[in-house]
Amino acid sequence: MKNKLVLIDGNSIAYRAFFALPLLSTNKGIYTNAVYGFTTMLLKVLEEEKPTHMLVAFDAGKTTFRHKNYQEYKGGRQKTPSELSEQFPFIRELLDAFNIPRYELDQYEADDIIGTLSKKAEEEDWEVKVFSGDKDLLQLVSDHVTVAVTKKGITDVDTYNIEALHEKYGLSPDQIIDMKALMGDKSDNIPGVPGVGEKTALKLLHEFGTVDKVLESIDQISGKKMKERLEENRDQALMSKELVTILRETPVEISISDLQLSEYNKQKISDLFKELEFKSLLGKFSDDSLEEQEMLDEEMNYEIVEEITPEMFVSPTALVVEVNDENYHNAPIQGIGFVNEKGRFYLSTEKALTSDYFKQWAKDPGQEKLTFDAKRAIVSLGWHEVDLEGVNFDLLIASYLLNPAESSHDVADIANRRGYANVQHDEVVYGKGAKRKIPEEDVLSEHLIRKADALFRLYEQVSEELKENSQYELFSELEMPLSVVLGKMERQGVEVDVNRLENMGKEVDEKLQRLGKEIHELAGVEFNVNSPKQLGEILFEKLQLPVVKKTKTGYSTSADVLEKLADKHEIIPKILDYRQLGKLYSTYIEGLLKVVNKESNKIHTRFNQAITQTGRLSSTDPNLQNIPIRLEEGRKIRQAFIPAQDDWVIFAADYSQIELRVLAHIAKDEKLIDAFNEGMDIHTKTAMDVFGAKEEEVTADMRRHAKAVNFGIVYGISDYGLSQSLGITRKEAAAFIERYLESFPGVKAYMDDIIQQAKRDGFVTTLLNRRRYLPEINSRNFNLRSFAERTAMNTPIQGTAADIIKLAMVEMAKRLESEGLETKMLLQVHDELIFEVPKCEVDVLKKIVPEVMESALSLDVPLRVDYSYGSTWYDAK
DNA sequence: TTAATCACGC
DNA sequence: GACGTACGTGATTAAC
Repeated sequence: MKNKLVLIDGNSIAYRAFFALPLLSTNKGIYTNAVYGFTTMLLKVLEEEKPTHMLVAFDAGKTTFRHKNYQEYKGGRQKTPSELSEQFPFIRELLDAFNIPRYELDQYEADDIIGTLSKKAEEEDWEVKVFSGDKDLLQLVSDHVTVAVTKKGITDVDTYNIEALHEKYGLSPDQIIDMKALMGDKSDNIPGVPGVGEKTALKLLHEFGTVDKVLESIDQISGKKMKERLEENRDQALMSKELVTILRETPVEISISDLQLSEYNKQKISDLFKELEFKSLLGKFSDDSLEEQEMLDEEMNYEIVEEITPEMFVSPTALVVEVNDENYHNAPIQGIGFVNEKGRFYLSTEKALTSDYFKQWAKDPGQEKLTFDAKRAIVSLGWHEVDLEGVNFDLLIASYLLNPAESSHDVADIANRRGYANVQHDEVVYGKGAKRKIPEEDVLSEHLIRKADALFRLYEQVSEELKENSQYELFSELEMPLSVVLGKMERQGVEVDVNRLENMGKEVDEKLQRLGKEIHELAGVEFNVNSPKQLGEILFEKLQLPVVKKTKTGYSTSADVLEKLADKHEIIPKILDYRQLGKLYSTYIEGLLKVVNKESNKIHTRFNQAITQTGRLSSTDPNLQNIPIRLEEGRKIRQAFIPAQDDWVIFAADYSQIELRVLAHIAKDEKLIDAFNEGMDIHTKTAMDVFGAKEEEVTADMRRHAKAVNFGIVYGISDYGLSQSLGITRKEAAAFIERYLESFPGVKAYMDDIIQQAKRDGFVTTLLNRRRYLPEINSRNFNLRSFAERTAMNTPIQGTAADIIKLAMVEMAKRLESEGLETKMLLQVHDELIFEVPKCEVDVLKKIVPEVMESALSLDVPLRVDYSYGSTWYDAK
């Protein structure tokens, strides 16, 4: 078989890829677009060309032999953007993983290396193919050498052999040099002959053949101007010819036989693809290697415990309590695995739950436990009356703190990212969706053991990572204790007055039926009001109402659109009512009734501690953080939330303006700080400053605008967002924001500063070092960049507020305990805490709740807490 | 099963 | 000037 050599101009292809693709980056902020483009091109070449030999040539250093004769060579060229140069090490790593030879040579360019090696190869009668983004390389074309030049993007190429070259330019390969010499090359700062472009160069060469011949025959050339130019630039043209001539005899130290391709290192490739988050390539390229990894290379011995003995338990122990249901409340425990210095052990649930040794060990705070999702283990064991204490490491929380944007916090993913590949994904073991099932015990036990083993082997490394980020304190002093507190709140649950909810349901349902009928009558046809599609057709086609906004799939029928049409047709208000009631019924009445525990009449939500990008909690199954409050009809739902015992009350305490206070502190804005220290109404104060009015001159409307701007600052909305919420134009909204920032120079300085910081570090932090990476902050895409900038401004504010209430919760739990109170903390809703309280403890709570919450963290402004209580959540207002 | 739309809270 | 606009959870419909 004939040998086939592929030669790639590495720099040129990398440049191409960089400029052809959007500036991609990993969620840690490593730029990857050039590597990605390079990789796709490489894969395509390997597949389509099937070379036996291959080399990627790179330019070496700044100076080349060409600079000796012509110092301005490549002068005036823009410096390689750092976003690109950062990627070269990854490209080299990539090539090494593929075992593709790469080469650079001091004083020479990639072109010359390619020129030399292609010559050697054709002398041996090999077939050679060259890839570059640069047409200069066309001079290498011969019987044996074809050259592919990127056309558009990276994988789209024009391929030239002698015929194709002749067809395109009517030139031989050597004449390409002459053409370049006449034309010059702006990007390499090669002068050529001024006024001669491609057209003229081709005309001259077709007539005379070479630069030298052209210069010899100047008198035969038509056009006075052209003659003059050639005459004047004679030397320059000759020098240019020298510069563009690719050397075919450079002192390369490798021979073409060294370029033979060999097996590539699948493990390295897949590791690298993972690091660079090339998910599509990972799947396309190495699904078998992924399988292999899931098949796990290492044997893992473990003991299926028949009889539990105290010697099995030493500190620390990695513990896996497997609850296969997503919702761990009252769900069966599948099995228990643990790994420590004594060995690897699997316990059946029954054995564990009936063993005094196990229970004693579990509740001993001195026995350290390492877990993944501690709260899940604590709560599910709790439901079986087993206390779990001494959990001081949670891989889930650690991974979340290291990077909340990580798409998966599965043990296998976290472990794989750290080079530990001996654990399978839960999804692989259990299946997903309808196919989800519990495997045979041997498969199950091994999986648990492997997870525990991963935990045991990784916890020190991950703790170290937290320390490097100065996040260890946040982890061990705040989030770990918090997960215990949250576990207690979840298990405690909130009692629901089921009768009341059912009665409300009946009422709402009747109203809904009535409204539905009226809507159908007004429309003249029965249709599904809940279907945006059908509703759109009725409103905008049948009833011919003006179309305000469209969505991807049709007419928009959202509330803000309908409100604009409210006085156009009497059907509209009814639809809005219908929507509101429908939401109430399905989500808050039926939805809540569905999740009430029939025996206890309690609802047990789950607080997700590792999901939001800002550090807030979220709540699911059900979401108790979005129970209606704004509209009276919805607010009544809160009447169904009651204390679990007679003579108890619901006690609610909320931070007043916590985000704006945090802003005042972080931005060190004197005016804002003063306003809070003086206890002013912050929206009125904002209005005074923004509108330059006195306190008594501030109208309700001015205050409303100021409030919206404050809201925007806190949530990081755009001028567009503000314009929507105030019903003004975007320009007006932008002017508003502008005036706000002029009024609060400290805030302005903070906003500018934090964006710079984010650009520099790639992330922003809260006061307690919670971190959020913003890879898109340097994006060339306006939207992505703007979004990242708003996030940079907003996350430290919202995240610090989240830090503060979390601190308060941990402290509050301690305080309730130390004061020996019966009071139970039930819920957290971002800036408020809900308790159930025996009436006799209300007076104490009135004192300690504000005290604890207000002193959670000391800022340059006071924190203020309002509270109230009543017989239901509704009445705690 | 998944995507799109809508609505609720902070 | 771009273009789609805080974060989450959940219900419903309509496509596959």
